[in-house]
Amino acid sequence: MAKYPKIPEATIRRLSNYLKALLDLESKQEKVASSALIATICNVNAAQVRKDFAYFGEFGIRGMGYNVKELKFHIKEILGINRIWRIAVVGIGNLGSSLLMYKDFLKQNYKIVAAFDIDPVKVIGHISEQMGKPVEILHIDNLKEVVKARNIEIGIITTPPQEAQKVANLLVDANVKGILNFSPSPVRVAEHVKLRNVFFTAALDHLVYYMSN
Amino acid sequence: MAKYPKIPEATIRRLSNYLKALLDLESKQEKVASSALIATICNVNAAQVRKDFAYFGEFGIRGMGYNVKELKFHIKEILGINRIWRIAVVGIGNLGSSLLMYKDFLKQNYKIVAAFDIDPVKVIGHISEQMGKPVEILHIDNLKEVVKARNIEIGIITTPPQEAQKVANLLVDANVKGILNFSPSPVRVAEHVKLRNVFFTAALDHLVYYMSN
DNA sequence: TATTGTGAAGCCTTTCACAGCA
DNA sequence: TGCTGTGAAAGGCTTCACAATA
Repeated sequence: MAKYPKIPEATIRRLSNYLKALLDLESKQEKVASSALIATICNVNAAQVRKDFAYFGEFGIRGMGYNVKELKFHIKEILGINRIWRIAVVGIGNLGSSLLMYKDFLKQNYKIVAAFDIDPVKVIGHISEQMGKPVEILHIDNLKEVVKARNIEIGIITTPPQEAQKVANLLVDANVKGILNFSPSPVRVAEHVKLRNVFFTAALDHLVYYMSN
Repeated sequence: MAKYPKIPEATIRRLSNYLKALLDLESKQEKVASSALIATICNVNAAQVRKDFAYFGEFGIRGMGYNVKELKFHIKEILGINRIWRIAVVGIGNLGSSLLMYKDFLKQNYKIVAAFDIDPVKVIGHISEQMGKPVEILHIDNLKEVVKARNIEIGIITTPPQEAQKVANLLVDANVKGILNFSPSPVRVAEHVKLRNVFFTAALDHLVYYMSN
């Protein structure tokens, strides 16, 4: 815990972007990347890129740049995704089921190991019609025991807004350590649980503001 | 254009959150909200909330707080979502089809008026099995003409990563004014088109960092 | 030579604290 | 009285510019 000195929150956000850029460069067989290249891809200043890395160590080679694979490794380590995180998704509607199928999670060490709904039977119909079931859909009444049995640390909420807070409470009660709320209604939880309310429309709002102004 | 003085980017991000908080308060029949209440819901400082609004005008009543409906109206106006924005979604896989069904978009004046895929026939099967088709799925070859015919200003990319840049180019060529890229591969476009690369895993990365440190 | 790592400057953002006002 | 609106102070982040070095 508190492995690093105080890091700007903005730096953490950018690290996640740098990682995406590196994965992309890697898929294009690039071995080395300069701070200038990374900066261009991520729309930031090159000095910013170097400074962000410098909080955590010296990862580059002067005159050369950064080794893509190595840097990727370091960033994953910094973010804490150098190990698998076990996740439960609650609310298997459209968004929930698309998360269950989302390939990119596993690539980044996020593993969905349980899925819950109020009406698993109805839901199983949809999913298996669509593409075979990736994980069994369980009734939400079993949440607490399954979270414990499967060592789940993160809960993702994809229910309708009216249910979001209730589900958040259930997840806290089941001792998850972090919650990602994708429902459009912000939830609140006790201090010791990390929380992110993620609004789908936020990116559109942002885009539209800059399109209008 | 440039209706307002220079506004911090962070303010714009928060406005979008405030709006969500207000919609939530409204759905709970709250008529008035203080900066302190909004601050609590959105996890920011109350002075910050007031200052954010103050960039755009005086929306509150001293001693009282803010009228929820009125403030909601003002924020929508500031963000530019006081009118309908017509959107095309390209790539109707799991994520794409869940966006097509997403109720919250319409609530915030975002209207998906076209959907494109490389294989519309296959896709139509899925969607209509699932819940009737909300918009017709068209072949991507028709993108340019349909964007024009339907006055589409925004394109959302939900293709696999390998196709993302190609689709971005198509959208730019079709004269959309803004692009939201939900694919995990960052794309680049000409300056005059507004762009946001939105990574699904970013929120998880962020959450996990704070769970680990 | 090319590019990193970094002190220092400058800028921007947040927070404080209180005047202003319903 | 209670809460907004805001100038000023504090704090934090970004950018510059260049020394360090592969």
